[in-house]
Amino acid sequence: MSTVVTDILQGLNPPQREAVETLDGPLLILAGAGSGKTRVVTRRIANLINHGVRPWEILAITFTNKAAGEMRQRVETLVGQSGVWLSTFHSFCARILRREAPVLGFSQTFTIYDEDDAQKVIKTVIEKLGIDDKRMSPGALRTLISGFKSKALAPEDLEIGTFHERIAQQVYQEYQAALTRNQALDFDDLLLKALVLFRDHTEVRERYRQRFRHVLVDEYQDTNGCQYQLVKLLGEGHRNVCVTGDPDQSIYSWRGADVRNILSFERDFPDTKVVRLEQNYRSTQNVLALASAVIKHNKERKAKELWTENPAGEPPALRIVGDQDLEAYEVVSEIERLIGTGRRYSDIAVFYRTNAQSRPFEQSLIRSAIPYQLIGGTPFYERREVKDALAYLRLLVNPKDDVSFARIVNVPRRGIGESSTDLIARKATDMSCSMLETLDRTEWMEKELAQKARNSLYAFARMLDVLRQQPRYPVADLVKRMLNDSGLLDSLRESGEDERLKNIEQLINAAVTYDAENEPGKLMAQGPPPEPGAFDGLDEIVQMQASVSGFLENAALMTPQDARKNSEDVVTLMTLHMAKGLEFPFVFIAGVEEGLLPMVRVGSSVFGAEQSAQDEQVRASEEERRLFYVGATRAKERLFLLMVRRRLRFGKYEVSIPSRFLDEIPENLIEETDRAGAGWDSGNFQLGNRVRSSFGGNRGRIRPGAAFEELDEFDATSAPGKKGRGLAQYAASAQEHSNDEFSQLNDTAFEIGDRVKHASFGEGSVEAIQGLGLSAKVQVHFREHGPKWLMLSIAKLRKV
DNA sequence: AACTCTACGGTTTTT
DNA sequence: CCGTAGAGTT
Repeated sequence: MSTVVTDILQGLNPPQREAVETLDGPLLILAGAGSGKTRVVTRRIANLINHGVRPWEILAITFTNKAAGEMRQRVETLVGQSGVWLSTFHSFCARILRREAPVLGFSQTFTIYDEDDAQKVIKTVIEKLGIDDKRMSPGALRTLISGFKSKALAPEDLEIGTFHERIAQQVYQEYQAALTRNQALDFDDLLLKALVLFRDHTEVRERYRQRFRHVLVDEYQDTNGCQYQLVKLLGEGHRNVCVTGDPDQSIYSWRGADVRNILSFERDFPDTKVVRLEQNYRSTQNVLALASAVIKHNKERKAKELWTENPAGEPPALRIVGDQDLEAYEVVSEIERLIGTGRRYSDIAVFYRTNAQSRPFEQSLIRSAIPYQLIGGTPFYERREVKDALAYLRLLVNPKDDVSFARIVNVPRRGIGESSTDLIARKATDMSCSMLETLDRTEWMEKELAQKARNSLYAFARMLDVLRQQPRYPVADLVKRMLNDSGLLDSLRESGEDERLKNIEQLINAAVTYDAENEPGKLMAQGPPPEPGAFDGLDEIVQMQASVSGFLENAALMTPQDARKNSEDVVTLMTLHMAKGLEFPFVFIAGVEEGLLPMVRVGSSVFGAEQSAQDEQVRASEEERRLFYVGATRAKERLFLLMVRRRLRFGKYEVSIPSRFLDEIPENLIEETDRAGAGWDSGNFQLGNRVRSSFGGNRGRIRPGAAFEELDEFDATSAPGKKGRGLAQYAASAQEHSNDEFSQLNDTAFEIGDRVKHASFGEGSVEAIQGLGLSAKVQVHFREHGPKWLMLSIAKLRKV
């Protein structure tokens, strides 16, 4: 035993050791970036087990399922077994609710609605209430309601002042009623209902308190009001609550997370032991210095200084380039250079603020045959055909699910159009049942439906009935059968949509994998009780997984992170938000520009925030700074920042301004390279303009075709061996933009001050030029009609 | 009922 | 720029 304990403490610094050895009572671990937090948490779990705590008495909450899986593995390596309940808040709550649903008066086969489904419900509610959806969009209302729910506010808890607030309350109320009718829970409900369960049902609460004698929560700085209350409820009896987090890495306030939860932990649990982990083991001194320099500018912050014994390392780099294509090119050349020095693709990650920025990187990587994985974007389970298939399964399990019914009743085409669907919806309301259930009563159908639609609906209902008779396990068999019987597979085959067909194949694979992982016998070996009776039958919760509901639950709660593959040697592309908790030797942060990083907030909050609009602004911009900080501190060896001079946004080039975060980095901490040069500075240029390149200070003209050679030459001088990639690519992109119109544009390359003539406006002079190629615009001041912006590709302007 | 065309608006970030 | 909601067409 003592050797095991020694192992567990081996290589830990004093505070880490203290955290691992503090087994009882409330514990707050303030863990700076890269301070070995995961190590501490896993060792602490192992230590608990070594001290006689039974694995199933430990509940550990992580941010993603993937993180949970990794932690489970590490614990198993340390103590040879697990059985620790490791999952996300959402998965945890979903499982508890599956088991305890009867207590709350809803079905165990409830459906989990994703954002898309929730939005659809909101839409029907808006329609029903006759609200003008121009004034309050479904999206805005959904966000608002989600905000209430994550603070555990019921509709009747809201303080109503304005008209808008009244509407929101009404929609919230109706929305919840609709979810209940559908036997559906949205993401927020998973937390909220679990909270209600524990709050209002003493017996249940006690049962789970006894079961989970130790509670650990990772990334506590990103918990919302509901999660916070859940932790409190579960932990209040034994007070064996350990939370870890870093206020500087709180980046989810926009979805209800409240950093105050971690700041006030000591107050909620008196006698908390606080451990600070401030030695960083991840990054070079240079990386750390840069990150610290920036985060220091946050006012709302507890002072903290991370330090490291790691080497100074190479200086972080700032690369300034012309536009987003060149930005991607710059990253790719650097990647090729790194690979040339023997580094692996998997050592490298590219982070950006918005998913929309990923495209140029993908294109560049593909062109250079560099393997990569894109995390996020439209995940697998949100593809249309996959959602259709899942909707069938959902309807099989839960006949009350009208959202799924409406989604698939006419997919594939069965000749059941909008009018029939509307009629069914009305009938469902009249008969107080679900849409699918209206099909059980044939009288109204005989009377009110055309024969064609009626027969289709009979066939549809019968098909579902047959499927419902099928064994629910293995899930894969049912999935296959469903794909056949529904006609989904045939219709995809016929239409030749290979991509979608592949996705469906992948769905079958997912079901096969699910079956393999949840095989009843194997399942018992994984977690459940060595001692019967120790759990009050809580093992059933785990068993419940081996079902269609379990499969659907996995699908619904799958995070993009979970799909990430560690094993493959590929470059990783993802948003800054998804980067939390990860590390890579080389990190690129793209688009370090005002308006992007930090992101500007456009719309004002819908209501309630008038008096605190400015506070809100400050809070938001500090969160952006934390986001930058999270990104920067992922880098182990070297950090690359990128900014462009002009960026294509909504199909228009916009001049970019350096991010304020760049101003906050002392000059000696960053090595700046300007590949764009003065000629690229204005952003107001046009095919044919004279430009100067920083590639050897050469001059040239932006001209597709002819310009290729000139540009290649420039590039060759600065990047031997990588002939012509940089500016040639620019030229290629310019050509793309100009396309066939080029010959016309080339003749009409205007400069400020040119006199021009327009067919209807007459003569005028060019005052400004913006954009490139087909999106190029000029502002012309006409003698008789004043100033006007004209699209060059449309307006036929002639020089005079 | 299903297909085609156009106008519009969208970009934060995600469980 | 791109996708899609809604209108208009067959």
